[in-house]
Amino acid sequence: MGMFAERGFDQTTVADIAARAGLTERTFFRHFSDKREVLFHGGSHLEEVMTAAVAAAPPDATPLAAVAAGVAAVGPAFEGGRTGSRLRQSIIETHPDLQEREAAKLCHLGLALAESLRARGVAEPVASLVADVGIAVFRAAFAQWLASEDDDIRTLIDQYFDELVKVAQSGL
Amino acid sequence: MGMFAERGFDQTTVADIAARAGLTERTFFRHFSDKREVLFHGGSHLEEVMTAAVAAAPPDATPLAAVAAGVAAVGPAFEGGRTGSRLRQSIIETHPDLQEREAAKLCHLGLALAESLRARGVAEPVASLVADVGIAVFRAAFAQWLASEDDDIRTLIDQYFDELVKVAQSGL
DNA sequence: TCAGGTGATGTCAGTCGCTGACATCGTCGA
DNA sequence: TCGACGATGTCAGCGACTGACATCACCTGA
Repeated sequence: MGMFAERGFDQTTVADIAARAGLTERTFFRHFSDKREVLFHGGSHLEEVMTAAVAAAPPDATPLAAVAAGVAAVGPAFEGGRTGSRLRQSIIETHPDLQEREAAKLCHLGLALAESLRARGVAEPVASLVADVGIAVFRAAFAQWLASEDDDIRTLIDQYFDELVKVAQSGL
Repeated sequence: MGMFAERGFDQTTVADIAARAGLTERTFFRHFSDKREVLFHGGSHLEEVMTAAVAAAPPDATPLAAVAAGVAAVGPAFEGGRTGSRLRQSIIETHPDLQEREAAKLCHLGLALAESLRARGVAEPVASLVADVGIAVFRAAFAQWLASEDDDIRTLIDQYFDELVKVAQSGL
């Protein structure tokens, strides 16, 4: 991440990264499927936390409540690391390929959430719809959390879910 | 698309495509920024239609209603071409890189919708949230439209918006 | 009619991401 | 002590993508 920040993403070759890590280029690709993937390690952790929390929600929780519980569960993963997240995000914003990867990751996260909802007995299309709503809330809350100085991400998530319910109730 | 379907995406080199089109590889890259981009031409058209429809919604329409109008406006773009869309989608599903590009395109579409909402005076975070909800509905409706034989995409979109409002009203 | 500008295409060489195949080496258990 | 095994190194190669320059068709204005 340091090299990416200093010299830019495509000014930093895989050979550079490998050299800095004291490895071979070939070995790099045995640890990361992709050059971009360096910035997206830990995404799977997020997914596990979310899906586990959805599964752990009380059986009588509505689909929306279950997803809200899932999304809110990622809070601890971000506590304190705001500057790190900001650096990472600023790098991502410099390069379309990285934004693309991020979009793909979030999309994948949405699919996983939908699967967790289906496991709870939620039928399609509600499962996919509600899952994607959860992702939308997460994105908006995460963005605000990055931009602010002392907002709590957990609070933001709850707040944005409320906001969305309110908008929906004001109707079409 | 024919070559992709027959031989697979990465068994088809850019040189192959260029040769089939009677062009040079270099010229290919002057028309398409990417090898993948071949399959995503027309995405900008979708974006224009949606954002225009959001802008054209009555001033007193709620944010959700404006987005619903925007998403519903893409209906005509798909009328009749179900087999073409299916072929395209089946190719995309064979390759992660293509799925990634699709996710990125939808993400971009969401940003554009949010911008249109902001132009209507909708504040953040509601603009982004509602825009992403619109994308979620579009994705679910499009998937169902592809899978079904004679569903109308416009009807599906309206129906899924209703579904989502209902879910939201059942609450957290 | 011709000089010059402009835009699309061709040509060439090069970089870099990424992969497959094979060799090497350290570790650990039989 | 030997052999299996996993992680790493080495090497060669493909293919996506880019920059620089040449070419050519077409159009325009003197």
